[in-house]
Amino acid sequence: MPELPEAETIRRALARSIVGMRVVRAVVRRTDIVTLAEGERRVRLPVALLEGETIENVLRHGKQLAVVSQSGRVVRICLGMTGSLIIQDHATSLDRHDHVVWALKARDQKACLVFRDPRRFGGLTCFPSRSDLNDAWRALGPDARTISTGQLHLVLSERRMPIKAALLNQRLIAGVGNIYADESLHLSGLNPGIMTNDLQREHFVKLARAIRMVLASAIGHHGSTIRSFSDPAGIKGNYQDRHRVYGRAGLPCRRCGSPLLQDMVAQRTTVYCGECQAMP
DNA sequence: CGACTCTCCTGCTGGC
DNA sequence: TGCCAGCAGGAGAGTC
Repeated sequence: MPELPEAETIRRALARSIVGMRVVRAVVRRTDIVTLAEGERRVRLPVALLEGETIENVLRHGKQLAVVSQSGRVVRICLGMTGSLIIQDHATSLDRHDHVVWALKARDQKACLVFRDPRRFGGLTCFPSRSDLNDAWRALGPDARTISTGQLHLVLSERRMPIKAALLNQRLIAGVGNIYADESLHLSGLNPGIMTNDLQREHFVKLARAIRMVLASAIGHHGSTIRSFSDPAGIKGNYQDRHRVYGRAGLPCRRCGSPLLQDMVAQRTTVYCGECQAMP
C-alpha cells in the first residue's frame, strides 16, 4: 500500500529512467481510471496522457506523483492501495490489470511504462498545466517528509479528532497512511487515540521529528513491501523488516517488550504499545 | 463548517 | 483439497 516513502521510491526510479524520453503512444485499456481536469473534456485521452510529448520531470506531493511534459501538461498518478508503475523493455506480456501503457522512446532506446492497479482504488488525472496541478495539490496539507513542528501545530491544534485520524487525513498532512501513522506514533510515544486539541507543545515537537525520521528511514530502505510493492524497475522495499508496530500485533514491543495491542481507530486497524504509548 | 461514515474493488487469508 | 466469508485501505462523496 503505497504511502509517501513508496511514492518517493517510485519517483526517483522514474526520474532516472523516463525523464527526457518521448511518449510515442499512450494506450488506455480501461478509461474509467482516467479523469480529465475541468475544462479538458474535449481533449483526446492519448493527448491528455502526453502522447507526442517529451517527459521533463516527475514530481511528488504526499502520496501522489505527477509526470510533467515539456509543454507543461501533467498526468497526476494516485496509486491507491495496489497501484504500481512498471518499466519494461517491451509491452510484451500485459496483465489484465494493466490499465494504461505508455510507449517511450529516446535517441537510442525504447521502453514501456505501465500503470497497473488490480483493485482500482488508484487512478490518473490529466491537467492542462502545472498551475492546475498546483491548485489540486494546494488542497492537500504540507508534505509529511519535511513537516515542521510549527506546521504540525498549525494544522492540528485547532482540530478535535484522534491524532491517528488527523495523520491519515491528506488535507491536513500529505503522505502518511496507516503504516507510517502507526510507526510515527510509536516512535513519538503518543497514543493513537489522543485528541489533537489535547496535544502539548512538546508533543508536536516529538511527533514532527518522529514523522520525518520514520519517513526518511523508510525512503532509505526503498519503502515497505507488504504484499506486492516494488519500484518501476522491480526492486522491492525492505522497511517492513524494521516496522516497530505495523503488522506486529501480539508481538513484543521492540522498546519495552510488552505485547503490542490492536484496536480500530478512525476505521483503521491500529497497532500500538499500551506501555510506551499510554494515554496521558 | 467540521467530523464522521460509507463506498468503491479484488487478491489474499483463514476457517471449516 | 476446495470453497467462501471477511479483511485490507486511499480518496472522495455523502451524512449528521
